[in-house]
Amino acid sequence: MPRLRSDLREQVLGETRRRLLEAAAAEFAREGYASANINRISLAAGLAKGTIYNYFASKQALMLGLVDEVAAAHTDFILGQVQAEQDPVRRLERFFEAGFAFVEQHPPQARVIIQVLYGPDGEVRAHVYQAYERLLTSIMHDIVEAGVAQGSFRPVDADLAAAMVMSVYLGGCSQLEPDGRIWLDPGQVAGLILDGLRPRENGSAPATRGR
Amino acid sequence: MPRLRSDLREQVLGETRRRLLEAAAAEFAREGYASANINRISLAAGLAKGTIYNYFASKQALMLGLVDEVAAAHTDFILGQVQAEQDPVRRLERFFEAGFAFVEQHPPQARVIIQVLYGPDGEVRAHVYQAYERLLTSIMHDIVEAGVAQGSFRPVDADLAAAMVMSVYLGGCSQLEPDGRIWLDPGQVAGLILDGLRPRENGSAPATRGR
Amino acid sequence: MPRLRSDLREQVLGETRRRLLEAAAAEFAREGYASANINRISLAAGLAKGTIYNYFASKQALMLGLVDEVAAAHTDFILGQVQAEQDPVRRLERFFEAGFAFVEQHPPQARVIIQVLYGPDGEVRAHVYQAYERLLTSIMHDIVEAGVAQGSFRPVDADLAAAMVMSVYLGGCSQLEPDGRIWLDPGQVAGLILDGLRPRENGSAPATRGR
Amino acid sequence: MPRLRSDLREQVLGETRRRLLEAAAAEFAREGYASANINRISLAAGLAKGTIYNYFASKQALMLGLVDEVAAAHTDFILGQVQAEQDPVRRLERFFEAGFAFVEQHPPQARVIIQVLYGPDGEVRAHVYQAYERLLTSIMHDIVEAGVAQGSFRPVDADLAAAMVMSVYLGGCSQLEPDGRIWLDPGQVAGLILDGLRPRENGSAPATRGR
DNA sequence: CATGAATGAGGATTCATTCAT
DNA sequence: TATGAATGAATCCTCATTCAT
Repeated sequence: MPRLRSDLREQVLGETRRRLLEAAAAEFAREGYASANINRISLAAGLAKGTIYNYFASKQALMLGLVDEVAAAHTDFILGQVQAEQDPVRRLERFFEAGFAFVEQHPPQARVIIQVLYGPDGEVRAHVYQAYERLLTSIMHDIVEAGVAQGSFRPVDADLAAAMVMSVYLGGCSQLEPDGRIWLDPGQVAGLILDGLRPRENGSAPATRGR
Repeated sequence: MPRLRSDLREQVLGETRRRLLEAAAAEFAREGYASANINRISLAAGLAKGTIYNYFASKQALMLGLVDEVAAAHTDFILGQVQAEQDPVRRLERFFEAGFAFVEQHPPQARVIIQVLYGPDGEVRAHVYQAYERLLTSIMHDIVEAGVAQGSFRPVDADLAAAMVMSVYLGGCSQLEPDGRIWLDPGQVAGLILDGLRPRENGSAPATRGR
Repeated sequence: MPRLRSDLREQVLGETRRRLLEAAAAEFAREGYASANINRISLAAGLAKGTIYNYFASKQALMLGLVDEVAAAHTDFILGQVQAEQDPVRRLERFFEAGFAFVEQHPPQARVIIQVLYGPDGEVRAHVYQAYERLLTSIMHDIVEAGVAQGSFRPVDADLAAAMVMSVYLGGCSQLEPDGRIWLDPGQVAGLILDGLRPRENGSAPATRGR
Repeated sequence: MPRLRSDLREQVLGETRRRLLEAAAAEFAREGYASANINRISLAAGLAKGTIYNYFASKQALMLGLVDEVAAAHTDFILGQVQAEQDPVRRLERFFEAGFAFVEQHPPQARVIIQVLYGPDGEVRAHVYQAYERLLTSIMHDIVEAGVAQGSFRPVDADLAAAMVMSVYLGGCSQLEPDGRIWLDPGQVAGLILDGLRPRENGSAPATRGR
């Protein structure tokens, strides 16, 4: 029979878990999964080394927990802004704006996701794919297909276009400077995706715009 | 006192070094740098554990040597084909064609480069940047700036456009299936980069083409 | 301030203690002392990890408590049946019958005793010797010496004979199948102890008898 | 290409392996398998802690290797002496003489075997059974059945009798004092097995004899 | 140059025990 | 008394690197 009121108790536990995930993100980002040190993570979270195993069954489980947490927050943040717009073109612009903003606000978390995506561990990578499925699906439906349907976009292959959008986004994210800034302008990136490299035949559409 | 005529000797040594780099590529690709095992590499190359240290001073030196070798071959292969074309648009298409072809012919080597690029080790990553500088510079000058100069491309920011091209290329490479195939069509990818998502106002420019 | 009437209180406490010892027997039997896990024991007893320390000061104290409990029950059970007989020969037979029966009714407890007896921990083993002293003494006096005194047995060394009887008994117990059965027939075992391998010169004494 | 002559090389390797097994026997005997410390074993063998893994893949593999080695030497030693006799009665006596002698000459090895036999690890125990199958079979055939065939023994169940002989032997071995002595007289033990507790009806057969 | 035995630092994980609630 | 989060010592095992042959 717990002596703490159960909501207070859960709050304390959740806080500890949150600190562990925060410390894990920093460590994984700095060292990569294989070189990350469980002991350093615990200490950085202000806990003894064994405590982490009260919350996560193993180093890999910790990584998966972190991936799930980040993917959910990341997806919520981006989709919240994307779906606030109606126009697919504006949605694409908001995707890059929100996406880059999230990365600039959570550099270690972003680095971890990118490392895993391009890293050697297929099991963890599959987990990331699954965790981001909601985001990818939304890009495909709410941006690409919606844009094609209303004539804002050419009748492109939705899979291909979504993959390219994600590639460009991830490429931009991976340009994260050590100070946590991204040097790409989301408006410019969106502009290139929208208009490509070739000039309008009537020359009217600007490809880049200032921030 | 060498017992072999020195050119033959060098040939034998070079062959051993080549076998080591081949085995290292496979191991690094499968396990990632941190989890790669020097002993397994030696054995896969048909040599004993210690021999590797006659060719490379350390695990990291082996990785750097591999990166240099791959980057040189990669750059040579792509630029050889790109520069065989004159038209910037056609060059961009050849860039994706040659780039994906190289990856399909050398999957482990490609995986290693990508892992390092998105991995946590800044020192090795800087080495990769340097090793690929020639390729990036050529994309910027021989494709983007050339295209802008002759009016095939809009007056885009060359840095930004080159970064996007590389991002899309790397994104495509990272879709390397376990069987070593890439499911993206280089022509389609190039088409999207060239024409973007928005329709031509006169509707004349095709966005995708078959292989 | 006890909230329960003290006899009821003791009953509850005793019940908890009993459940802990039961769970401990199962865990020690399955894993051995060193690999036994206090947490698993608590959980199997339906309690939280810390509770066990309200009843036993340490893992070793738990083991010693278990040994004491088992030895007392074991001794009581065997001696109760042995001493119900008067004839030393019949007493020896009852010893094996009762002994094997106890083991078949309490397999984990038996396994724990045997593991400790043949295990590396001298301190715990000494405790077992002491806890079974009453049984060994009784075998020596009530069976061997009694048998010698009345001429049923040859004038053997009582220490030696008692040790042999115990060895054969423990050897039989250690043949405990995973399903908790013993495949030795107590009558046969007793027969061999009584008559040895060599034939009676007049051939009259049967060495084995059915159950 | 090894520079040592291969027989010398093998001799050195074998010596190291032998030292490791010797140290492992001492550690396992003193601490039991679960509490044995791989590091202490290496140090006791005069080697660094990692070296043990050049010879044995794991702690369990080390234990199994030790069991195999001991079982082979143990069996060879006992059977060499048993089979030097022709008379089954004398063979039984030699069995106990040689068996106890082996244990007194190799106390740690004997303790390890006994601990495993009565310990909780079924996998290792099965290995011991297998490693001693040759000895048990020989007891059954060369002693019990041979004795029954020529009339020296009563027509007992050979399985049962062999199991009893082994039980008594193991029981005796487990009486190994800390100083490595066994306090049971092999002649007395053999005598009891041969003649049992009951007197000869003609009183002629002595049950015990001095050493 | 090739070999592979030896080294020992490093790291994930386990778990008995404590103690605040 | 019951709880279970926190602790940190202990341990098996890995592996890059060295070096005598």
